[in-house]
Amino acid sequence: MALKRNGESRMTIAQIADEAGVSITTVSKVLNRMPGVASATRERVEKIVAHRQYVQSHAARQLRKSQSGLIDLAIMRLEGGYDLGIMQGVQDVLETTGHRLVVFATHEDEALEQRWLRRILEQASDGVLLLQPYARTNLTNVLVENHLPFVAIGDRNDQQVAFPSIGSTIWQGGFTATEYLIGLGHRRIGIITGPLALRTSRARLAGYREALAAAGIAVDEALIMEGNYMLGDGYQQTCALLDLPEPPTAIFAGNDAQAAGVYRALYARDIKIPSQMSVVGFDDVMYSPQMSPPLTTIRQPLVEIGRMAATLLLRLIAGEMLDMNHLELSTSLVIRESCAPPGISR
Amino acid sequence: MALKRNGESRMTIAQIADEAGVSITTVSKVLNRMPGVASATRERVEKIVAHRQYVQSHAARQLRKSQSGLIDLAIMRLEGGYDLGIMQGVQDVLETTGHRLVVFATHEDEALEQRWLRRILEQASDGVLLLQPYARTNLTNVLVENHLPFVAIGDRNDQQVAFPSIGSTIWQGGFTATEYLIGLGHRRIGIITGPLALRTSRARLAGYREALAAAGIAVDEALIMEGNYMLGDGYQQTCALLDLPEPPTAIFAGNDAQAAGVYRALYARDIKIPSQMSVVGFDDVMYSPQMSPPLTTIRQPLVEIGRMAATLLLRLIAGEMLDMNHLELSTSLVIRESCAPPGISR
DNA sequence: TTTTTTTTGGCAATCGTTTCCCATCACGTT
DNA sequence: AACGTGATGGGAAACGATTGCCAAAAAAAA
Repeated sequence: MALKRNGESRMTIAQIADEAGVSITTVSKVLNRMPGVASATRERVEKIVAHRQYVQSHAARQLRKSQSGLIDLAIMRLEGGYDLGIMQGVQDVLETTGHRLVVFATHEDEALEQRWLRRILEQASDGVLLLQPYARTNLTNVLVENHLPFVAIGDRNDQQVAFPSIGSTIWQGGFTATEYLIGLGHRRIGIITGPLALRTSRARLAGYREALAAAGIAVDEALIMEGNYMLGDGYQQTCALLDLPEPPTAIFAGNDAQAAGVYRALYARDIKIPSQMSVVGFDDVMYSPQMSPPLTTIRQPLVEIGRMAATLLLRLIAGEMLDMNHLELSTSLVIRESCAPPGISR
Repeated sequence: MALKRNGESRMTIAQIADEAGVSITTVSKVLNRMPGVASATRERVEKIVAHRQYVQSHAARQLRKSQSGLIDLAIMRLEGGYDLGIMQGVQDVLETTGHRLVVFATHEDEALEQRWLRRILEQASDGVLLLQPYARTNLTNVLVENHLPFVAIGDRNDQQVAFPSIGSTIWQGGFTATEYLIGLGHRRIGIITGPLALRTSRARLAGYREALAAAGIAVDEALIMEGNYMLGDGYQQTCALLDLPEPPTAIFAGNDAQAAGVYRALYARDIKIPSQMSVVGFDDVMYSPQMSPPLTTIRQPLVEIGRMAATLLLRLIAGEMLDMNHLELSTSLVIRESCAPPGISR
């Protein structure tokens, strides 16, 4: 406890009451801006509170009100980009309400996750934000059972379920990226998807196909490569694409990490971006603008998603009933310098 | 509160006591593993506790014991790399003790910072971790005044002060980087420092000078550029270096972000790394291995620093007196692919 | 058997608030 | 003059644990 170690131990509401010559009740009313106190009295108390730098005991208040003021965020691991943007958004709105954000990385470790769960159950949490791409039905079930409000962030595989979640328009992103490349004049566009077991990976691919179809371009299945959203996959699959009899003039990477892999492969083969090869990423994480050249990518509005998630959670906590339980924010194309018309080297 | 919304409201120690046919006191003793309970009784109570899935009220316990189980971490902003590694380390050790980590980004905003401070004072915090490169004497003063244990992470400008802090051997890093380049055969090595107002920027530079001196190479002041630890500076100063009558064959960037700027400039001018120019960074953040080519850099043991900071803080909280108040972990050279002997284009 | 010591176990106060409910008091009404 | 009413203020019981201290019982010592 903050002031406990101080010489004279923590100041209490009773001391304020004494000094103001009123009862504890009255001070409490003033502190909580409740009616039933004459404005003169109110002011007097407020003055003393300010002057004495009194701070409430969170614990005591919490004990009575059954609220902790804490929101727990479970992420998979502390990586760059994705998580960060969301955390930022969450914090933005929590800041305004006075809640504190508790962060925990589960590392996909079942045991860790259980310990975490137990802890937020026994220590108090007002609500939980789940940033776990992979479905964790066990986890969500426990939360539901304990009536602990939560909202899931990101695109999960278990979409049909009955809890609130937030994602973004992945399909649209896939479509837009491809459409953009086509608009630039590309006809042979390679794509390195994420694991196709994931709904969201398939969504990107579907968008890609649709855009091609809309432009009347036949899909060449040889140009479709599956990755695992990691740099290494981007590298390898790019090599594979380059080794094709008729290689693409542009590559659409399933996420920015894979795009970095694409960059690496191209760099290794001395192929210039964007003059000899265009590259589009997905996510728009922190470091995308820092790449050389800056990566053109499909932006997921991470911060916005975080904000929305927090807002929803707060409403849930307030006891509001939400009328929808899945929300999608729209992706957008961020044009930087990794794309150009094909041709120069073609 | 977690279980509050549950049908039957939260289970209390009293109910356990009832069911076990013992007093509240006894149950409490069992829960806290205190002596004075026969082992038979102890077991019986434990069984009931387990069976009923009883969880303690954190608030009540906290009210009595004056502990919150919360550690607050103040960072500047949620960026990639630096912060993340440290958070990871902190969490590693907190996980073992059952503390929860509360994160807050101050964004260098004075008002935000004040609100945060007020909040951790009024709501309880067991201790604070400060990840704020710039000295915030006001902040540290308040913490000291309130006897709230804290440790500062990273290299601050106000080193002579009387609170525990953790950093890394910056000077050594500057020396090692330069020495490495010299070993590779470079004689003209450019350096893009951070703001020289910062002690740590000067430390890097001093290391650079020392290594040059040790190798008997005269320092050419024209090769020393000052940046602001941001990508743009890396870009601009690299251009300046390249425009020198006799440009360097290697560049030592003050941090990895600046190194990314160096990459950008070289990419723009079509200068190949590492064959035509070697680059060394500093920090080894998340995305350094993802660059093309992967960046050779001086590694700050971020995770380790975080661990150490948390450990220290925990000891402080336990009331231990620390015998030292500044600790430095050693930096190390991480060799990747951005350096090569000079000459090819020379 | 009596006395002393050690083990067990429980009473009740306490932590610092919030909140239900009752007591006053000053006024305007009838 | 008696009464109803609204505005203020306070008394005291929670909230759910921890803990100092004492009592009873059991074990050991005399």
